[in-house]
Amino acid sequence: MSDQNQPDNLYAMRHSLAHIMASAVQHLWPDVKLGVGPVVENGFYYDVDLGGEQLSADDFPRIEAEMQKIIKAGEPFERLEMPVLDAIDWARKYGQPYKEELLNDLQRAGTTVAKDLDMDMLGVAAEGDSKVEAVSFYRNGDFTDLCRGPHAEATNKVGAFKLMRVAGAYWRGKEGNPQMQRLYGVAFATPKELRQYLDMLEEAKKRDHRKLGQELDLFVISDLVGPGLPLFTPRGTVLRNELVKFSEELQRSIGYEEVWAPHMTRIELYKKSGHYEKYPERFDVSSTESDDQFMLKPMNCPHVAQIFASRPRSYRDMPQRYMETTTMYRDEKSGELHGLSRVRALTQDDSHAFVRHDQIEDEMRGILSIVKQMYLTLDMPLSVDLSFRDEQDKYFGDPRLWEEAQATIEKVAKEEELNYKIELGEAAFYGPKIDIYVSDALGRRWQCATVQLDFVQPERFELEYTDQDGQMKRPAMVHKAILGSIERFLSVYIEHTAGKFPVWVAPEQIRLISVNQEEKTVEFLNTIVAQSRGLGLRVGVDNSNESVGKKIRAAELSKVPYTVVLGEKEISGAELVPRIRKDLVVSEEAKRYTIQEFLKTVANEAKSRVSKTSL
RNA sequence: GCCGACAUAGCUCAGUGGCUAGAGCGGCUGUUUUGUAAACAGCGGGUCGUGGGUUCGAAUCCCUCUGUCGGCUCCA
Repeated sequence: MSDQNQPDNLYAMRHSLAHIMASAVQHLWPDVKLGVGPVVENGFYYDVDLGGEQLSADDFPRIEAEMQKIIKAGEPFERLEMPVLDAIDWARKYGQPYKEELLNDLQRAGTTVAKDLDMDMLGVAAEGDSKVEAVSFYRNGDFTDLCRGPHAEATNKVGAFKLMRVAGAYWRGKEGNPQMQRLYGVAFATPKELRQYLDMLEEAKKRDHRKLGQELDLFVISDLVGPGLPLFTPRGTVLRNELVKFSEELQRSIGYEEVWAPHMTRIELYKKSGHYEKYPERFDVSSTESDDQFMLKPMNCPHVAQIFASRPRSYRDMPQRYMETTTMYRDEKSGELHGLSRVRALTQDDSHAFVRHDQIEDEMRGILSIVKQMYLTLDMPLSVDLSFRDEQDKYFGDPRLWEEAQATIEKVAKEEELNYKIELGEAAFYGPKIDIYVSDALGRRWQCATVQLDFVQPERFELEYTDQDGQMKRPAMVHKAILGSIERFLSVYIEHTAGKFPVWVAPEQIRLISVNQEEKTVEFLNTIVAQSRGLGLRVGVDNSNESVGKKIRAAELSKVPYTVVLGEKEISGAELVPRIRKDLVVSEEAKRYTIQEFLKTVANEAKSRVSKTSL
């Protein structure tokens, strides 16, 4: 998606580079058929059709060299306008069928098929203008392209760029269309910014959760079990469980109660909820003894709705707040799967509250406050989109109800001092929602938490309660997830921390290293291990027959927060200086501890979930 | 699902038509009894992802399938 928020000059630079790249490709492959070449986040791309010839990264130096030539030439970008019909002739004459198609659409409908990326490339005078008579072109040197602009003044005013990759892309994003090759470049105003961006990518590669998951022994994906179905090792399971435990504690603190539903259901549930037909990712259970057809649950709401519906509810019973951390199954297309971030079995810290309309505000406030607590603890800044309806009539339910709900949501967001912006038209058809984004240590934004108001499912399942006046009323449903998919969140969190987890989540909090393997040393270590476990600490022991140096190194590589070497001195009661992982900022001069003091301090630190260290 | 690349030991990788497929790390065994980022020696460990083909001969070339990676598309 093109980013219209970037500064105009940078936008123009990137846009100009797209033209320069297309021009370079045309110099090298004169028969190239050009598609579109918009600006994207951090750079630009151009879709090209080389009639069967495949580009690869090996071609980049050539293309880049040609681009540099054009840049050096300092060709001015000239804007020209011509009538649509002349433009169509032009496209035909120069053998540019894709451009011709765009122009024909423009002429006929005044727009191309609604994709932002198409819009960028067109000489559309005004969006929604149903009668386009003239279109604009930009020309630099021997290259002319249909384009709305804007552009840099000349080809030598385009900052720093680098070609990154080439990938297949369907013409106009439609599967049935011919596949073109999309050449991607990144570009920044200065070489320094480009360098910083490339460094960030490098750092991201080092932190890739798939790599760290392997190195730190957190999860595995087995071909026999299947793609998209990660298995969690003991270490990885600690991470999951600690995060989930915290999420559940927070939810309990605002009145949520745990419920449980089996992982499969008769498909009738989803026929009634209206999801069945619209949900191609479902996993059907193909053979069962009974005549019933079953499927694995792809979500939880229809299930818990049955709990609500199981008995008459009074206005006094409201809200009913159900939470469950449970796994659901979605048959993602094979090309979509990616480490932990896109899987087929995903576990959500899900909850559903059935609320009276006058309770929406309190519920939202409670949820937003625990979301804030969660991400404050995890040391990740939040930003929030309030996804509201626009004027279209695709939305379900009474517009007045929506208006009230949206006003409530915004009020709460303000009171909770959230950094929010309103996105009109982004609401789900069933209700407005709050999309919560977290930023990681590399400045990347991820959507994890979400709060959604739902007016539809209570309707579908005919949920109701008896109000004060004896009338039956329909509740609203509030869906929320704090971490979202635990698997996906872990992918973000592993990369955010680079595997250096704070003590409360660390799979191994303390590594004990023996100086030697003499009997009394081993005995001493065993005593300390027992004491640590008594305090609820997760300790690892290394009394292998290796040098202390090597054992220290192993502990460092596994990113254990605290490492303690135990030998003669400690046995005879000496204080110890724990080795503290470097990212854990030590507030004062490293204190000396007796072993017992040290263990207690770490146990308290874990309990209070501090992100740095209290040593 | 589509386009492209890739798949060699637990891990990281070398080997691109010619003897019995290699290295480092990890593992195991022994020597050593170690004090804050790698002691020394030895030993195991691979149907070169799967199935087929070409060839006197295939890890190496071709095809199929599976999986992985980068994108596209999708994420109600």
